[in-house]
Formats: sequence, C-alpha cells, structure tokens
Amino acid sequence: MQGGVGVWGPEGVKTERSNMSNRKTAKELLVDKGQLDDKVVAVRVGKSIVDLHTALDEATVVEPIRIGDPGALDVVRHSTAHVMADAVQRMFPGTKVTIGPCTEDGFYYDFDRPDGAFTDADLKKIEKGMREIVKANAPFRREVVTRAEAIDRFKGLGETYKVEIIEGIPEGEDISLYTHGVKGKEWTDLCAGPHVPSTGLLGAIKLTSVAGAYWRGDERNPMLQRIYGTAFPTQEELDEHLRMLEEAKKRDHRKLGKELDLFMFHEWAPAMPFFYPRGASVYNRMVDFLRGLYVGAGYEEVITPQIYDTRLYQTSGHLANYRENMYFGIPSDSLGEILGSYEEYQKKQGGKALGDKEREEFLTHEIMQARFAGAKPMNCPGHCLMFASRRRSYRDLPWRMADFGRLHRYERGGVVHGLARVRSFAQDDGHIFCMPEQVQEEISRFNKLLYRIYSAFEFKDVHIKLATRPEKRIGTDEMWDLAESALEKALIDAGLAYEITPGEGAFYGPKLEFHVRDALKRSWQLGTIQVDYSMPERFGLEYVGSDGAMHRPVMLHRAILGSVERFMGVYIEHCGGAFPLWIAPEQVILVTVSEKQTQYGQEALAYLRGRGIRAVADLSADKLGAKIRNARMMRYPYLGIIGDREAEGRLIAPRSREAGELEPMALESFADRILAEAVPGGTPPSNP
RNA sequence: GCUGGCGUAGCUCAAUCGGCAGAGCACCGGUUUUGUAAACCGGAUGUUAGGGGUUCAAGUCCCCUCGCCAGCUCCA
Repeated sequence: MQGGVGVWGPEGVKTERSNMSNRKTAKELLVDKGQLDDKVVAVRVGKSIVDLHTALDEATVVEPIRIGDPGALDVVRHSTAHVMADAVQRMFPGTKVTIGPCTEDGFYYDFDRPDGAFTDADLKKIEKGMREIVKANAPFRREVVTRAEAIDRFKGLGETYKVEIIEGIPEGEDISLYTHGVKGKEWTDLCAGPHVPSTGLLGAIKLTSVAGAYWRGDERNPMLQRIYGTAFPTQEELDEHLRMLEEAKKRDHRKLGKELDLFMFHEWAPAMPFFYPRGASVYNRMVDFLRGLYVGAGYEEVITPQIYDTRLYQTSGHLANYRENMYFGIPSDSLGEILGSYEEYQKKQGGKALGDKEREEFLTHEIMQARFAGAKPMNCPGHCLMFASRRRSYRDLPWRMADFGRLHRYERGGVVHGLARVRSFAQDDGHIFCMPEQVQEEISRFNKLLYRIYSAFEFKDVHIKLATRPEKRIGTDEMWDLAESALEKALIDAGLAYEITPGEGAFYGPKLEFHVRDALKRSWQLGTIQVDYSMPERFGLEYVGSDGAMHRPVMLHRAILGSVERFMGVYIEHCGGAFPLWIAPEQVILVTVSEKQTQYGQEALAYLRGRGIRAVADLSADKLGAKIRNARMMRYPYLGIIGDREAEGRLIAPRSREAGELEPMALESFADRILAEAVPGGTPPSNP
C-alpha cells in the first residue's frame, strides 16, 4: 500500500480511501447514482474537473463528464499527450520528458532528445505507436506518493526535468503519478491529472507539427523539442478540424494579399507593408468609415509629427521603458557631432580602440544626450504637447483627439508576421483628455462606439480582458488602484462580461482589451482603452476648473481597430478576401461577351462611375467563361455581363458573388441596387 | 533575439549521385467574335536572395549576411 492512502481496485484502477469511512471515489459516487457508463471520462466537482479515482466526501455533488461534454475534450487530449510521451520514450530511448499540457486546439509535449529534432517521418511512427497503446485499452491509474518517493523514482529513471518540477511543488500539495499501459508495458508520468479511466476512450489522433521550445519558456534555458498534436472523440471531428486548418491556410491574408493585389513586402523595408491601389482602397475606406463616426462621437482629428527630439521620450518615459522598440533617426548634423565626440573620447583614452561593449555604451549615451530624432512609436506624447500648448478650461473637456499618424516600432525579428505584426503602421488612435469624474462616462461611450464598429465589420463575438499593473511601470500605486477600478466599474455598469489578466497592463496604465473571434473561430486582440494618470503628470498637463484652480486631467488611450494594418489582415481572413460591397476596392466588373459590345461597355462603365460606383471593365478578347472565372477569383461583389441583348436594351445582366445569376435589369436599376446595398452592415456582436 | 526549416521566371512549382536551368499560369504577338468558372497557335522570361569558399564542374556541398516560414520568447 503505497503512500498509505490507496489500494488497487479489482480492475487495476487504483481507488483511494482515507481512514474515515465517509470517503468514496468519484467512480463509486457515480455508481451509487447509476450514472456510470463507458462514456464517462471524468467528473465535475464544483468548478474543477477530477478523475474517477479521486477520493471525495460522500456528500460531494458530482456530475459525470462524458465524451462530447464540455471539458471532456481537455481530459482526453491531456491523456493523449501522456500516450504520446509513452510512445516517444519507447521509440527514442534516452529522450527525457518534461511537460505536456492540452491547448485550445489540442496538446503538446516537450521532450529533451539528445539526437535533436523529430522529423515528419518520426511523427508518423509515433502516431502509429500511440494507436497501438489506445487499442490495448489499458487503464490509467493514479497514485499519490510522498515527495521523497517521487524524487527517488524519477531520479532513478534519469528524468531530471521531472525532479526539478517535483522540487517546485509546494509543501502540502499532493504529488500524484499516473500510470497507463498493459502489464509489462506500463508508463508513468508525474501529473496532477485528471485523466480518462482507460486509453480506449481516446479517439482520433493526429500529430501536427514539431517545434523548438525553451524549458519553462525561458530563453536562457535549453531548447526542447515540442511535438504538437490534436485529438477528437471521432475521426469525423478530427477531419473537420483539419478541414478548418486547410480553410485557414486558404484564407491566410498573406496569400490573399498577393492573389488579390492588396499589398506587398520588400526586404529593403522588412516588415513594413506596401499597399497596392486595391489594398490602399480598402485601407482608406476603413479609416474613412471611422472618420464618419467620429463626427457623431465628438472626436477631432489632429495631425502630428513623425520624428521628435529625444527629450519628448525622456518626458513620456518611452526612453526608459520602450527604447528597445524604437527607431532612432539621425539628422546628418548630429551624426557629425557624435562622431566628433567619439574621436575626442578615444583621444582622451590614449587613442586605443574601445571594446564593443564600451563603444556601444558610449554611442548610446551620446545618442540620448544629443538632440536626436526618434520616429514615434506612439502618438500620446505628441498629443500631450498639443494639450499643454495653451491654457485649457474644464469647459473644453473631454477633449477627444483622434490621430491616424504612422507609427514605427522596431519589433524583434522572429515576431513579425504579415500584416498582423509590422514595424510601420497606423492606429485608429485617440486620446481623451478629461476630468477624473468623466472617466466612466467616456469609457461607456467608447464601448458603444466600439460595438458599433465591430458590428459593421460583422465581428459578432467579442470578449473583454482587464489587464492590470505590470511590474515595469510608472505612477503610484494609488493611481493604479484608481485607474483599475474605473475600468472595472465601467464594465460592471455596462453589464459586460470580462476576464482579468494580471500584470498585462501598459507601463503607464491598466487597459481593457477587446478580443474578437473571426469566421474561423480564432481570437484576435483588436481594440483597447487605457486609463492613464501618469502621462498628464509627466507633461505637467493642467486645466482651469470651475473653481478657478488648476487641475490635472486624466488621459484615456484608446483604439478600436488597433493597428489598421493588423485589423486589415484579420478582416481579410474574416471575409476570406470577399469584401462586402461597401468596402470592396471595386464594386462591379463589367464583362463583355465579345468585342462587339465594347462601345456599350465603355458607356456603361462611365455611367456607373458617374453615379459614384467603383467599377472596372474587362473588354478583352477572352471568352466569357474565362472572364467570369478571372472575376470570380478576384472576388468582385458584382459582375455586369454585357452581350448583344444588353447593349441593345441598355441593360446589365448581373451576377452576384453571393447569389449567382440575376435577371437582366436596366443599367440605372443596377446602379440603384449597388448604391443601396453598399452600406456597412451586420447585427451587433454578442458578449457572452 | 533563440531553435529548426526555406529562398529557382511576376505567381505556383520541377531540375536523379555535383554534370546543358525547366513547366504551367500570368505577360506580349497573332488567329478566333465568343452568353455565365480556363479557346487555339507562337514568342520573350533568370545575378538560382546576396557575398565568399571547395571542385574540372555548384541551384545542389561548406561559411557569412539578408529575407521569409513554423515555434519559443516578446507584444507599451
């Protein structure tokens, strides 16, 4: 009887009993209620999920979790990760195990393999080995052991990472081991569980990829080999998941950007997008849509410089907190000055060359001392200068300042990704300067505007995160208390559901993050609003209150699309490149059946354009089928087919991207229809 | 930045063991005058990312740099 708490049950499943007779296993509780069947993978107790072997008080309310129930998938995947590690260690002796959790889409397990990376062929082999283990339908057993026992056991196996994990488990917590496999082929892992009762409950398995990952996510630690996989109860569900991945690949905005002539990149401006006319058209329409809404929402747009004296960033705190991500432009005068002082310094040092590190320190210092220009990574400091430029009254507040200025941020090489993470971009940025008592009202107004905009782009699923103070920050704890509670209160007042993410706030203030799910159920962070008491203080911002005294305004940083570039990337994938009529670069392409209709084609094109419709025409000598195919691939919302019949009757035979062929109609009616349909639409998003 | 992989025509991709750089699409010229997802014939297309090395010979092997991809880390 190991650890003094358990006995082996009749089916080899370990049951646990305390000395007190009123304890039963979850399994026994289910049997008592007549709820045990072969689909049960675990039970829910309150908010947590535990496995069938867990000893519980007799009076505990347990709810069975069966295959297909929410929560079951995680248990299945986690158990599948164990089976994978088992297979891997069987096939690749000498490989050490570390951790293997489940993720949103599947699971992974990190290995330390002396022979280096796994190949795709290895994955196939491992999969096969896993299927055999599943087929054996062997039970998972849980046992609780003492710390010393656990350490002994894993030390004996040479599992140094496991030993490290055990040493990190706080005193008083159970140390549990899980073993699965048929006799003689058993495999044990340190794990908190829960796990399925038997490997036979594991369904369709697919190992998807292999990648490097640091031990404990720290880049100073050794790189491990991570194998990603996924598992579903049935092959059909796995196939559906794989089909979604394929669909995501097809919709990848980088691919569509190329195919649809939207944007490009060039290695001479890495991670900085170039928008072709079609892309620029969509981009500008997004921005113009916001500008239209800003009128009603009381925003005023400003235009601010691109490059500033470093003193600006000293004042704002960016130099101290954000320097690694900034570009420092050098006016040619300053370059001369720097080189001059470098030579002088060298002379003083007796002419000997400086070491790399010393030189870097010297030059960095000089750059910061000199009145160097840095490309702005954010608009807020510039806006503070505008606020401070003259005396402000409480009557002017709130002042809602909007700015679509370009920002430059030096992102580390490995993080840039298509339009989603770039080094040159614009935000639909805005800063609201207001009195402290106006903060709540402004947050509420912002929320309304945000939902209005998301619904126009047909993002229906929004979830909110409240990110609180990070370790590296400016401002006092009182300020942070105030700011965090203002955000939380606005959410509670609006009845919006949210999640708190501790330590994720900006260095100058806490923030709300608005995440949306796209058509493929992937989550993206778009909007944000941040409460900032620090920046106004650093810039000495003041306004005259109704009492005649000077007061400090609060600053709200806010964006709805976030980075316009990133939003465009997300939106391209959301709509699969099939832009709705209101935002499509071209709304109509006219297609002539033969060159006989060229003249009417040109007339119709001019007419549509005269009505303000974005139209193009394909008057080439291609056959109709080919022209339609080309137009379909470019995803024009409407095709206007023109043959002899249409040319004679001043008609258009429309073909809608969504609805297919339509009855021929008068050119004028066609134009009316397009104009009527070309409005931002959609139903308001839900907030579950 | 780290680990691994990749970089061949505008695009998608071939090129056996190190042995003549190729195909389709796009493009250009011609024929066809077409009714709802690809007409036909012909033509041009390259610093094989850049630099260096090994070799009689390098797209292919080695080194460096740049860029891209996946993941990690980061994401004010």
